[in-house]
Amino acid sequence: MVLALKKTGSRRATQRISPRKSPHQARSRDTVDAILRATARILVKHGYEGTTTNRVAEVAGVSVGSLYQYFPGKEALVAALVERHQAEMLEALKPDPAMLGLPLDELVPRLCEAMLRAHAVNPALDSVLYEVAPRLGKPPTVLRDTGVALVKAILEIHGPKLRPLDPDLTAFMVVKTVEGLCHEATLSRPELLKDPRFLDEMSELLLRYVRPG
Amino acid sequence: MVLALKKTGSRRATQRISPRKSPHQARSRDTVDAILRATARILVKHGYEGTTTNRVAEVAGVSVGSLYQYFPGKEALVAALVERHQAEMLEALKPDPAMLGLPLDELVPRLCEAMLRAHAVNPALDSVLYEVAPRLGKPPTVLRDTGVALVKAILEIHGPKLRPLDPDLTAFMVVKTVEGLCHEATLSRPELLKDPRFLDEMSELLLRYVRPG
Amino acid sequence: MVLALKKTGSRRATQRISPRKSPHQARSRDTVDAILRATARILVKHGYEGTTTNRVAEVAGVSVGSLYQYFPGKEALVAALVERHQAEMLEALKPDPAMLGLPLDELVPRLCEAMLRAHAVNPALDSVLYEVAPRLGKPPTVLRDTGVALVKAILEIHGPKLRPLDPDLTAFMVVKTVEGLCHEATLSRPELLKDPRFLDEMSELLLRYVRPG
Amino acid sequence: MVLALKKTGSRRATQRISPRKSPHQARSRDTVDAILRATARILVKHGYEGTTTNRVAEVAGVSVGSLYQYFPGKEALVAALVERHQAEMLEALKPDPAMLGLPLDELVPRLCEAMLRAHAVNPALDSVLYEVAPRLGKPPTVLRDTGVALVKAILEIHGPKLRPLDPDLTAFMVVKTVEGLCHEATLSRPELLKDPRFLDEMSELLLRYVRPG
DNA sequence: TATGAATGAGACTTCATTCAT
DNA sequence: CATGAATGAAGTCTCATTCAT
Repeated sequence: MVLALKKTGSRRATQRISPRKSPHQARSRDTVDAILRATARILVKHGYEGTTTNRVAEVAGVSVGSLYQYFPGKEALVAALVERHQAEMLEALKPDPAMLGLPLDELVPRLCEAMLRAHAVNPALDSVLYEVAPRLGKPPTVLRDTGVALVKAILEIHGPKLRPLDPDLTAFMVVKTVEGLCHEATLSRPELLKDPRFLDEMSELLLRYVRPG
Repeated sequence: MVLALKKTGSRRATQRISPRKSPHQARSRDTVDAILRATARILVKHGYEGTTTNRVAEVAGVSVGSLYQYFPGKEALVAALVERHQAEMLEALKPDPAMLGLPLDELVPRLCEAMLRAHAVNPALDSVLYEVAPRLGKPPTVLRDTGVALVKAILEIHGPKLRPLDPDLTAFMVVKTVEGLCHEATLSRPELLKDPRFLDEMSELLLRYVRPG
Repeated sequence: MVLALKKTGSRRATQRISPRKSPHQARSRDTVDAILRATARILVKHGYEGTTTNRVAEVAGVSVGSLYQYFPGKEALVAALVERHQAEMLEALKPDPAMLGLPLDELVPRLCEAMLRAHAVNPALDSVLYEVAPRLGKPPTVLRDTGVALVKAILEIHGPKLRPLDPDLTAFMVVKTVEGLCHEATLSRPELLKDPRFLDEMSELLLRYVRPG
Repeated sequence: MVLALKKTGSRRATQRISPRKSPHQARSRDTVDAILRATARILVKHGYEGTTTNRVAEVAGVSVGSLYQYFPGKEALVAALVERHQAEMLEALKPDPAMLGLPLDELVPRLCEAMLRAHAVNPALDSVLYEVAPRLGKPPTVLRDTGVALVKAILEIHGPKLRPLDPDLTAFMVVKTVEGLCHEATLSRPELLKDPRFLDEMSELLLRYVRPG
């Protein structure tokens, strides 16, 4: 007879995702920093499964204990990295307010370029995080609701000069197209991220999509 | 054939990827089938880490031993599932040769629809496999070189009626755009996969991209 | 800022106590047996804290994995031992039905003797289990409700020849007195368990307690 | 003074038991007090294993460092609590010298009542400490040799009015019976500690045991 | 003296894989 | 071929204790 146990699914069903403490003192901040940096390196090199808390701690030059002082587990660790990485990308994407006044023909390439630049910083890390994010309950994409909202706003501003379109759906299309392309390029042809022809085509794709006619 | 994979940090470093034996007899085929079906279910429910060979065997109703009779290890197991799933999708996408003669305005929607239909079959499984494939050294996307080649062919056939374009790059753009959108939709708004408006927009996006003017 | 986590108290708050599988085959039964035997030895020698699953497995001559195949954790392991040990003691205490017809003056010494004999088998293990049982949610004493019920029945049978008394309370007093004395003796003067004078005094104590006058 | 304890399998083998410094100043006394109070609370709530020095310090509102300023380790901490608790109980039990002159029929109930009162103060703490004491090399019972000696003295004073008995063994029986009953009641029916019927029965049990006839 | 970040040995536990039956 | 008990390397995580500030 086999007593069936409640299966727990993944290794730790009740894994807390949120960090444990926020680092106050400079020492702590350094520790957390080193840990996240190490996580990124290992994640890129060994993938999620190959990323172990011990290895991270070792590479970070701290003890496992310290790691667990700030992160309740592996998931939280990676989640924090995702968070941080996305924040950095968003930072890199923050649109110059002046830019928004530009005609679409100039605005779109600029935004695309920002996007590509953001992805070109660390494509390898990008890939892994993109792959890993869903498991952490995080949407993998950088441009989330904010991005869609921004695009929708732009579409509405330029509405009169565009073909008739549903701003919500179109914004979704635009954002996801860009992100999809960036991601696909990152995965299969990272050199494209810096190739001006790729930028041109992407802009062309989007502009033609919304232009009247 | 036995492939040594790069050490992944997973429990067993040396891993063979190809199935151990081909299921010649009916019973074997059933067993393999049950195992892959179980793998899919568990993968969807618990993710890659939560997928254990023992659990798979249990759900499939066979012993672990039997599982290892057909698959040399966990990776091979999942790889086989990816393989099979992508084959099924490609099957669903196989273009009716007659279709290729259609004008682009009809062809593109048809292809897009096929693509969406293929993704709509089991979006959840799709997501996981997409996430898991890179770790197995497989390209995650369904449309690989074949897809790009097909599109390039189509572009060349219809060349005269299109704006001047680089068939290689454009084929890449087109394929990746479609796949990116499908994937993004699968992940964040699976209901769109069956929404005709999504299909329309996707077609519009692509057609406008290649049409002259 | 310190984010307070739900404190979990002991190391594993949700520790399952019940065994995992029941051993069918002879091989399994031997394994379980060896494990419990080893647990007893280590518990006696190193106490609860010093009892680790690894050490138990090692002493039992099996792998940790096997241990965890049958017991979900340390607590369950010890709980099973408590269970088994108490069952053995109860077995040793099972009163000869004929005995119950004896006059109290003979019955009481016999029961006491059985009790002392039961405790004398492995006083050291007794002590530890007694000490450890409460933590496992088990009542530490061997004679639980059954014992009290038995004594109550005896009291009622012999009622007319006794002083007036409340059978419930008296049964509790009697049982707990005997167990208390056995336990105290086990702890501080185990040699008394085999000393006939101790048996005599215990009988005297109880008989005087219930005799009229 | 530094004592090496037998290796217990706990995290740090070498452990000192005696407090590090005596709290001379008022602030120190308060700190020590807070720490012991916290220890008691946590011990009751989480058991010995769930009692961590960090948690104790936190609850006590001091830093771990401070805790270690006053106690050389976890064992010493708990040992100090046991010590203090037993001292308090002994204090509560200190017999009024006048009382010793009373006839047994009055003396015994008074002593029993004192005993019960002492146990009723904090039965929960009592239980844990009782469980924990052996591990610290302390006898778990409150009434140790002193108690037995006291009872022996009483028995000898009242000797002529009692049945013939061995004062040593009888004193042991009496003390252990009382402690056993108190402990058993604490564990399984704490409400009895305040029930006058329990007191009556306990007195009756003891008096009948020593009275002639 | 107090603080609390850091340490790291070692406990617990899992699960891919093997192999005797 | 199937079975499933057994294995044990390796991962996760804790917590008693120290020590720089």
